[in-house]
Amino acid sequence: MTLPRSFYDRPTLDVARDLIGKVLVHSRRGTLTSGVIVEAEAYIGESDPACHAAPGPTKRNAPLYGPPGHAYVYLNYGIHSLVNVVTERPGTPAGVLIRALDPLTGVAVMRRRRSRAVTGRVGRRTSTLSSHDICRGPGNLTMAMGITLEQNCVDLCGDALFIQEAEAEVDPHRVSAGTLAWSPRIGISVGTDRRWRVYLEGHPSVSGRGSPRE
DNA sequence: CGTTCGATGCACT
DNA sequence: GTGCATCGAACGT
Repeated sequence: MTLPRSFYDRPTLDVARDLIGKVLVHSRRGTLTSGVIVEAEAYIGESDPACHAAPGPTKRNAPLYGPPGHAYVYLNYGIHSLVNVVTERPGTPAGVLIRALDPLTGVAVMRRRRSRAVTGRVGRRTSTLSSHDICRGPGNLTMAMGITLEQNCVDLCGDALFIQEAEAEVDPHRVSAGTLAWSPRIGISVGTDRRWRVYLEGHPSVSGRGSPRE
């Protein structure tokens, strides 16, 4: 079942923790893709220097101030769309960044979308990605799922982009493969004292520290 | 293995 | 004009 709005209308750290093991689903032009969330980060309020709400309300961060259960998608480094889930009450700017998925539905589509665009230097072939690399990292998973700025502000209680409980068909090992762990957030230079990154320890789709490759 | 660095768009100052 | 909640190719060790 699709998670109700009340799921998001809670303390952000609770939402982040409970998102691990849930399934992110995107239906785009009849193409369905999904994956089990294995890594996420919380960004909480204007007092969190790493949160986009730190400068106060702006045009860009407006979705964070809006009602819970909506998507906040923004472009970063000019190339990557990163997707957040808006949490807590309107006026309380907070959200959870989805950082990695264990691919579930539409793996072939996702692999194709990943291989098409190549970042970094021009040229060369893209070798076939292993399934655990397809949605490893926040920029990679949005590309795989076809999530762009068009999905900014989308209602997660709708039928295009949403999150649901893992079905019975999901191999329990996808979730139980690791234990829940917390660490500082990745890729930021401020607010690193807060351990607001949650992930499944040892899961092969997890990026950065906590991933088995390290 | 490790580190560096370019690509690329746009909100913000 | 500056600086990103990134990624991966290319280089050095």
